[in-house]
Amino acid sequence: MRTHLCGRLDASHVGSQVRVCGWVAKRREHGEHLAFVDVRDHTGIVQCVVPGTVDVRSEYVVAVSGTVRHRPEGTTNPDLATGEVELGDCEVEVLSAAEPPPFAVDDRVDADEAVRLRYRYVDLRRPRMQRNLRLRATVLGALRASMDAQGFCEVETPLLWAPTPEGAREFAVPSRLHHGSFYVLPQSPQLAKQLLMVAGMDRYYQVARCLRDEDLRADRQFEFTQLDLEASFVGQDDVLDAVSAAVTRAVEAVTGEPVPPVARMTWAEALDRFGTDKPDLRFGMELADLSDVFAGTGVKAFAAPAVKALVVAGGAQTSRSRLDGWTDRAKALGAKGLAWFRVGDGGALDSPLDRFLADGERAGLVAATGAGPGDLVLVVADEHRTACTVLGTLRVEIGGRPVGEGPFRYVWVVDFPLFDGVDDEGRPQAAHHPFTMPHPDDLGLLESDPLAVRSQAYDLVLNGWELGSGSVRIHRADIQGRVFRALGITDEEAEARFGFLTGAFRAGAPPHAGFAVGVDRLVAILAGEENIREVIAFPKTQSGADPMTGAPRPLAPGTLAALGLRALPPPS
RNA sequence: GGACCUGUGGUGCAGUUUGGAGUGCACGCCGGCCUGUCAAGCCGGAGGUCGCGGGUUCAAAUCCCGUCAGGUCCGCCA
Repeated sequence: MRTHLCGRLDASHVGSQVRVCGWVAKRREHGEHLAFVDVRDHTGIVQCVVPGTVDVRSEYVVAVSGTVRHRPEGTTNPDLATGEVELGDCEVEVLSAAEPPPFAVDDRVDADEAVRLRYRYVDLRRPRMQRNLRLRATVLGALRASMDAQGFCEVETPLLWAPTPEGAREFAVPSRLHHGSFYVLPQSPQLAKQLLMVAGMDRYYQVARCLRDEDLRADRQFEFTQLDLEASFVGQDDVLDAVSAAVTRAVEAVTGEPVPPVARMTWAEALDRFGTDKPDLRFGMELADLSDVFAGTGVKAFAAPAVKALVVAGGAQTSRSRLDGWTDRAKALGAKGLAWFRVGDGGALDSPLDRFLADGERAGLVAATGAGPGDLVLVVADEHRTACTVLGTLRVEIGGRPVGEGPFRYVWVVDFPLFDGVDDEGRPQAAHHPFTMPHPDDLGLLESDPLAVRSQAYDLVLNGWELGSGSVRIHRADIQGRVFRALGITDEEAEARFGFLTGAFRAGAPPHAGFAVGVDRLVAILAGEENIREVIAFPKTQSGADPMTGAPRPLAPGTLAALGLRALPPPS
């Protein structure tokens, strides 16, 4: 049907009789003797010259036959990859007419999100979206190639799985053959891949779709894709090396540039220096610790377990309304307030709190933050965790840049805590999941001080986005029992929830560890996109709807009945 | 569950602060002209429930209340 792709034509084809197919990007008529038709396919646009008039409109699907020729002197178009040449003496065959598009198929315009998604098949014609989807395919191919080369075996696991309470809210699938019972869609293949280790697969990976019924964000969709992997007889460093190799290969496949070794820091260090477990290392603005400066202070606002500070270089001129906005933001993030100090010459401070400060505190604040004249110091006093995370968020919002803007700064965050706070009944909550191996040095604290126990869990972070996480798993029944007890899970509950897993472990479980890379996020960053919707062919809106298909939609009563279901009326 | 932003011909926006005739800009669409354009150009034209509902007012795109949709975020995401 065609001999060449539009965007591939260049001077080397001059003189060739060719036929290209695609969509009409633009038509320019110059009377009855000359018309230009720009034809677009996934490779680009080529200008076709018709000696007469041509009855086509934008987005018509056409096949154009013509002769490749140099453009006349002075009419080349440097903005077009094919701008040196054109197709001359063209015959245009309309393969399919088209209505005017709901919005221009053009990277220069950005229509409303709902309109783009409703006409996603048009939206995806835009060069930007074509590039993103093809970049995604490149990344997936490189990831698979790396895993294969490292001796991992791709295994598919079920989408119809069993409910295992804990963790993310699950999507339920009613059973037709067992009325009143349900499958759930996996929030990840976590348990399946551990079973594969018991099964002796040794090294498993999968490009796996994961489904979580939680509220959507710019970096979160109901369904998302992970490069999921697990290996036997390995430790943490082996997993980090394997994942680094795969991600490095994918990034190099896209950028063509080598990836430097991935940095590493502990979770505690990340929290203390950057106020987050996913630090963006592209810029400084590290948090300062003023806890010692204000220990035993008379300033009520600073009488807290921790006092942390953030320096905004040259921020002394920040308007009062902007400062008030940051204060509101800090409160929304859980702080009791936000103190600010404009630094003047000679360490003078301009702040509503200044008159309450002792001289030593004033000097200590300047010294500990390293702030100079013209700078602004933001201070939060609170529990250590809160003080750090609030300023960590402000750090990114004040000083940060779009995630896809280079350079790419990867970092492993290791030694996460095993438990992350306590629930309403005072029981520790698993920070990663209940099968995560405690740090060997902290095993003795499991009963006496569980919240101080570190785990062998780790995250891969890129430019402030969590790219994935993993852990060394528990393979010994005695340790698993101690962790379950720390979580307040009785033997009976453990048997009811995870009996198939604990049963499998009694069959001989190898030491194993694994990881999962968030492919959507990785691709988005590499594509320079701030939102993973831009790298997913058919995503949902923030309210979980698909404007194109109308999903979710009610089922016909008969369909419901066949599933043994009856829908409640919507709440009034 | 909560906070904030947005909603105006097919698309993107201005108009909303300080109420006064659906006023304006760019693109697109339809018709005409045009032999080297490329975001073509020139002339003419069509196209509107100002998201929806209610309220205030002599008068509402504009003010108030509610609601829906899209977005960003908090909670949530083992």
